Amino acid sequence: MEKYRTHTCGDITLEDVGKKVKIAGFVQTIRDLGGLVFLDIRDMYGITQVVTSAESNIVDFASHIPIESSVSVEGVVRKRSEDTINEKIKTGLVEIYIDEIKILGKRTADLPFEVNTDQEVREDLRLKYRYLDLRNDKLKANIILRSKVIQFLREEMIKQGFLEIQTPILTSSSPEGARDYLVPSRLHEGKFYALPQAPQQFKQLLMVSGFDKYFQIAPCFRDEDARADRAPGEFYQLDVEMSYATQEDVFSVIEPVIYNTFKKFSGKKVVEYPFPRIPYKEAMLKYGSDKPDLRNPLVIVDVTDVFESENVTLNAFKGKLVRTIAAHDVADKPRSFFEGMTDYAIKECKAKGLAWLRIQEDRSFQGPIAKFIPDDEREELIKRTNSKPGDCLFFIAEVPRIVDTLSGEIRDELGKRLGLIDENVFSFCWIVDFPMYELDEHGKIAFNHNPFSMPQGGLEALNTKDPLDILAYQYDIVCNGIELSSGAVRNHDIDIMIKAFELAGYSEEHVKEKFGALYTAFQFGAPPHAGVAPGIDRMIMLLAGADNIREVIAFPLNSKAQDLMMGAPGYVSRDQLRDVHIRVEKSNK
RNA sequence: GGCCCGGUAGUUCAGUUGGUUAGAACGCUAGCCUGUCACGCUAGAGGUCGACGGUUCGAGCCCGUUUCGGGUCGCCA
Repeated sequence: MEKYRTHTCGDITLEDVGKKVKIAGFVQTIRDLGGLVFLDIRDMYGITQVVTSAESNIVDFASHIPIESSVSVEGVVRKRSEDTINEKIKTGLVEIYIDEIKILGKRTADLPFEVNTDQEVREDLRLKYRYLDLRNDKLKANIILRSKVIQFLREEMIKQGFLEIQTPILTSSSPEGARDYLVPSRLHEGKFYALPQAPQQFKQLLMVSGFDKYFQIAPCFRDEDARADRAPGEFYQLDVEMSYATQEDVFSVIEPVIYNTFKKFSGKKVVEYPFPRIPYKEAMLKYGSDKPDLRNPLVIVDVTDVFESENVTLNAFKGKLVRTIAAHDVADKPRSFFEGMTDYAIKECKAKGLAWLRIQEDRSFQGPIAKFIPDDEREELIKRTNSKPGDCLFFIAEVPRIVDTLSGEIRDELGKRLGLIDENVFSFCWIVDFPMYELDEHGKIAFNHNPFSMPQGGLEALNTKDPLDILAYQYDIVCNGIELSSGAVRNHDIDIMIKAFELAGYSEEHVKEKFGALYTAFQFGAPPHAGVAPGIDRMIMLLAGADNIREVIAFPLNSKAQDLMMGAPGYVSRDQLRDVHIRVEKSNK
């Protein structure tokens, strides 16, 4: 059979002038000048202009090909004259004079939207016709980037001696964490598989097997609602686990992988590693978040004690935790800026208010609460916030439960409104020393993060300390305010594990029943191990500068976890249901 | 499940205080055009204003219900 093409639409150059070539691709545009017709042919690699004229007998045919049809074009490459060069495309110095043009796949249906423009289109429509949407250069570039990033991640991990091992997709439901996707069993009536939320237990079991350094580009399934940076249904992690590894060992493996990847695939500045390690408690105080955006230079300072002084007569702040954020050189901002911030705090953050003080040239305060603050306390505030005349202090006074996050929201918004965020930087940090436990909504002790994390201080800490004071070897890696991954040194000691679960109100029987494989395996000489699992979709989202995670996934579910193109989820036949012993009852809505 | 925003031509959108036949751009169809490259010019087709109900002499616009989509909170060990 005759070849479809001798060249791609991206690789015809001046050297090909005079040669007979053949290309294939989509007809992107047709410019019909009457006796002269130009077509832009687009494939994966570029665009080539082909041309025919009245001297040939195909002008009418060529000008009536439906755009976005697949065609092949055979012809001779010509050099374009000086004044007809197109510098926008890499084949712009040449064109092909058509000998023969064939329609290989005709477009017979109307296009639901224009595929070759920058115009934004309703997303549900794009998702329904995703294959057409993927013809768009921007989305195509994201998917190519994704492929390259994943390949690079593999290479980096393999270079460091890691082995990629697949773990099961059909596995058992695990009681902690997100909702599972369930798969009914045909052979075992009433029983279900679950899709893994992460290969967590399998990778730990691989450590017990002695596979020292494991990684996987791992699909993970969670039945939770979507967010702009969180795909519903399924997503991918660079899942990593290492034996005989400390927290720092994990960091020193992952830091170069992340750094090299961001360096290679983006033109932005990437902060050098080692990345800052910030204890959870410090992050919550200084940045008001466990995923701080370190591009924002503003920090939150606790000044509760200053306002507790009896010289300060501001009753609204008494009995509250008081935090302040110093913004530099903003005292000359118009009143509307400060009022705008107060509005934001009250309306968007549900704060009681947002006090502010300008520091004037003589170091005196000016603003709604200035009169309550005597000189000594004033100087103390200036000193603690490291501020100077021309700066401005914003105050948040709240109950302990919300003061951190509220201050964090104000910090974020101030950073945005003052233009302090450098969009050309990727700024990473590790958040370390997460608490092992927290109080749940009923005031009971519960695992804060991962029940498999090793508590700092081991069994002794569990036996002697207040559970809420126990820290875990649990860490997150954060980039520009987005959590890329969490990870932990795992608890590989069966006694510590039982005690850890006991504190959270679970019996040994519960551990045995729910985590039977790990429970048993850890009785066979488990090596200490630790791991991490950076989210690949989020990394690519950051690299692509996409504002939504669906923009870096070839065939994403919509925000309601539906595939509008394939019609998933969908109904199945009665026979299929009978096979898996399922009967569907209509819910009374 | 709560809250916020949105749904008008194939697509992206405008639509005044509620008032004649609902507009624009792009796309589509036809015609003209031999150097365009987002070609240009001329003409044309294309609408259940998401759906239902209400208020009104009169509703794209106001009210209620509902549906669909996006965001967000809950949730995501």
